[in-house]
Amino acid sequence: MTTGPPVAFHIAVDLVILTVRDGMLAVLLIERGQEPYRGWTALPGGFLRDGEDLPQAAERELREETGLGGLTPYLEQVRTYAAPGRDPRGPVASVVYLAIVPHLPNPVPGTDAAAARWSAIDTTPLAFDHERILGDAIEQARSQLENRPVATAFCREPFTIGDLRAVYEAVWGVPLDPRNFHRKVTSLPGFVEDTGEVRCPPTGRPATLYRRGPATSLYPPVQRPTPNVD
Amino acid sequence: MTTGPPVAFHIAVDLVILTVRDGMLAVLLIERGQEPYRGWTALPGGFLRDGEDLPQAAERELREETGLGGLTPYLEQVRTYAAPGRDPRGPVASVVYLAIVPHLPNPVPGTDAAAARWSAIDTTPLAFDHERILGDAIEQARSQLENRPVATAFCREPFTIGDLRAVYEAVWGVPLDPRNFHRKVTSLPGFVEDTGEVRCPPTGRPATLYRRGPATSLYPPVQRPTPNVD
DNA sequence: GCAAAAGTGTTGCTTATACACCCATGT
DNA sequence: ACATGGGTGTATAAGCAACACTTTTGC
Repeated sequence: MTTGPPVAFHIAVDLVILTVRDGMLAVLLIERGQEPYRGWTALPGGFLRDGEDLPQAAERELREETGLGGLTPYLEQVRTYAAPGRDPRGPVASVVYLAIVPHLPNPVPGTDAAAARWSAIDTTPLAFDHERILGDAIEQARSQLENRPVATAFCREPFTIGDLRAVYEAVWGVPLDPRNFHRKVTSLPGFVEDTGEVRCPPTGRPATLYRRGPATSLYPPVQRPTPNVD
Repeated sequence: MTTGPPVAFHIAVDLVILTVRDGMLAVLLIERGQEPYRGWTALPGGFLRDGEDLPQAAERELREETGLGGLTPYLEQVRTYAAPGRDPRGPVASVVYLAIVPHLPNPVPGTDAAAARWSAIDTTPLAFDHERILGDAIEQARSQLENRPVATAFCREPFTIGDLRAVYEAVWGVPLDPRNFHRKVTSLPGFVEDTGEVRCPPTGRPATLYRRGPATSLYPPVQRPTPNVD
């Protein structure tokens, strides 16, 4: 294979927007309305505009797709893809951002998000190299859950410890002991803050409500059970 | 601030090449021979060429700068920077790769690396936004040391447990207990493999020699001492 | 013998896991 | 009363830090 001189790229900012719905991890996908890959399912995204920085573009896209206002709990760059031929239109590099949002009402019709829908993490074929991108981003999310307080980004404030545990169970796909989980997260400095209020579930004892704490990393980490069993 | 339509970028692949020299973490820096920032110190790198993928370009740059042949122990993408105005030539996105190499003889004269030199991690002013890039990459390296077997990439094979410990101490900047460290890494499945041979240090008992093991992640992690003290 | 680095044993503390048990609500 | 989820106590096991101690070399 021969390689030539420098070449001009367009830069796409693509988003992996994760949430938890019905106790399952879900990702926001769109149906493409134009070529290439018209009619295919794909990750939401768009081109970086003149004068725009990457985080700005990611936030703009996120708002356009979700209608989410105000500040985003979690939005972080994951990785860049630029393999030759990954986009039939020509040289396009894709900078991928991972966003984590609470359970949203529904994709908003009448906006750019009209063709958007929440989808379970399965093996739906995706346009471009988006299947690989999605896989990489989910693995990143699973890993981040251990060391960073991103689980709270899945929850609307205020939330209960049970809500938070449901996030871990959905993203990791494993059941956790409610009692030990409770002790762990409440004793972890800066992870969650007691609001003093309570919420009454349909049945059972009222649960204390918490908000996100100031910590930016979790120490000690919330380890997922036996990741490498032989 | 106003933003315009999509714009064409050139894509630079920049490298943060780390090694340990004289018990200190060191990074390979070059002196720029051309504008912009002529005469400034900068990270090595170059433009992505037509038909080339990002990992290919990163490996090519690494070889050009270090003369390192064969396979690279560690070379991984860190992050992409594309802030407007970060390069006076125009829209340039920089995809940054982190490389970790063993102690190399010297920057090779007569190659692209003629202007290269190993430099301690200090506050030398760097061209473009390379100071920030370097800082991000080093933090990534420090963090990776805990969960991934990257420390072995700093060592020429075969190596002793003392060599490996010196890597951790240099990168983290903290002393570690030799006895506990020894037990920890030798009992960690897949991290290092006994070669059966020994090496005699200038003084002291001969040390068993090891090679890199097959593990791609370390479990349980090698935790650095108290990262967040209050 | 002595210095120096490698490697092992042991102890005491911290942390995790498993699970018994109690609490506070709706029906 | 009882089902349901929230939250605490506790015993056992696993892991880790500190450090005494032994091994094997060069001088």
